[in-house]
Amino acid sequence: MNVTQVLSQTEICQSCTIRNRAICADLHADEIVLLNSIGRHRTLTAGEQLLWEGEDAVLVGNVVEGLLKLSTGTSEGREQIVGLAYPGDFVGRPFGGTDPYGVEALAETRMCVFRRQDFDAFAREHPRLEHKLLERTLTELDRTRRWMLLLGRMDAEQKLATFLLDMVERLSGAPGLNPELTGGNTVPAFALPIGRQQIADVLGLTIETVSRHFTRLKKDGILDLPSRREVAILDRAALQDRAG
Amino acid sequence: MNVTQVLSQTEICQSCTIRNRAICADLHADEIVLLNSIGRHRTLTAGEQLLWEGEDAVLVGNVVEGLLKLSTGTSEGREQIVGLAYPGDFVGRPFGGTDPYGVEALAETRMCVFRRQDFDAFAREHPRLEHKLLERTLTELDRTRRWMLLLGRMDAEQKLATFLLDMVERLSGAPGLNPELTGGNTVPAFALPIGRQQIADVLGLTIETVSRHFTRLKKDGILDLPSRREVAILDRAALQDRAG
DNA sequence: CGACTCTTTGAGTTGCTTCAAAAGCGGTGG
DNA sequence: CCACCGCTTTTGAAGCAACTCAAAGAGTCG
Repeated sequence: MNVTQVLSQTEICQSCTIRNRAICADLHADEIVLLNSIGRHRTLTAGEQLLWEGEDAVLVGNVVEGLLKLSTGTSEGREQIVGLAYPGDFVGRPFGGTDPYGVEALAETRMCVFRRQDFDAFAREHPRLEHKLLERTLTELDRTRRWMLLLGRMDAEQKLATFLLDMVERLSGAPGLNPELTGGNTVPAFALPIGRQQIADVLGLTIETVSRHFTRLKKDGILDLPSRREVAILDRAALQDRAG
Repeated sequence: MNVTQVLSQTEICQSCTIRNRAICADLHADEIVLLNSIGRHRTLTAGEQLLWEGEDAVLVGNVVEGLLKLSTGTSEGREQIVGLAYPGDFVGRPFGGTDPYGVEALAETRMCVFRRQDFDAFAREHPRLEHKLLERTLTELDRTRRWMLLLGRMDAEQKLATFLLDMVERLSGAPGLNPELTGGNTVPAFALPIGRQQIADVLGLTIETVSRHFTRLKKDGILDLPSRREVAILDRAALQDRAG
């Protein structure tokens, strides 16, 4: 490996859009170079599957841009989305034998992936990285447990309202998005990254129920739905009320 | 600190019943001594609350013996149990500001607790501990996400059947319990550590629905219910079928 | 302009919840 | 030992939210 390569590899991470939000945030320059040498970039097309539930865990990685869904299903074929991975999020199962759920791209997604073995070895030698990963995993566990309250104890309207508020919050953290998404009582129209069926799969509902409640929230003047893939929040306070 | 103290402190952990299952498992003798010096033992009575949702995270710890519930509730007062902590499990929120859910003892519970600040500092200096905690957190996240499938996509019978099978598996990992709990197609009567209402709060159901399905499974010859707090599985295969 | 997919709307059914009351169990004291 | 009390669990009846099944409407793409 010559110096030019090293520099250019460093550059790749330095200019990375998620450099400060992903688990690599606290690494030193020399560590970044090392990590870069075991990783590679990969682009998934919408609908492409990255990991399969129950298969050997061979890959882990960071989402750079795009959106992934993590999901499992019952034997009868009902699907439950157990998480969405936005830019900066880590996916895959380090230190484990098999991937516990499937991972599929919902939109064209750029990633930074590692062979799991390589990543595990690197992580064990770099406590700063393990620490970041631990913090991220703890946060994700908290978020997942909060979602259990939604799945177990909320009615359809509360679920949908909570989902929309959560999505706005998540999207406004992403780069290049309107910071107005967080301000006042109305939120300008933004693009929903997923369709009705997948919203249903996140909320543990059917597509019909999701659709009916979208319609109701629109009729009640809380939402506007300029197109199927766009939502505007006309009255955030009212939506928060509906979220319970 | 004199040698006698050190030895006796080491002894405490060495004889600990969860020594090989908790996050301290991989620590060296000298690390154990240090960890011991910042921890203390505490016994909770049944019903006693250890942590409150939304409060400053001041404590973390390991369950040595007993059972804790982790739970949140909606503003309307509906409760959702988001996890149960058995012996060997870690509870509390390291590296974070506030406890994301309440923690309460369901039975008399012995714990080994640490001030969160002390624990955080210790963990950062001992990567082996952080690694164990990371592995445990990853496993817990997997378990929690599998539970989302239950909450979002299963009907009441599937939920109860899955719960019972899961509980038998968890209990049989605990010390001093009949190893027969894992063997064949029938499982001898064992004590349910929680009542019907709490089972309902785990499964996202009402107590009446839980009770009805217990009765149905008994009528169908799959379970026996010698008393309210005891269950025997007469036909594990059938129960697994019902779990979906 | 059709063919396809996704979404919305409608009608009817079901399973879980709610509300109410009875039954079971454990503990305490007469 | 039994009677009584409080608490948990079971059972019953009625209501309703979400589901299923079915079809029409909207949007997208060749």
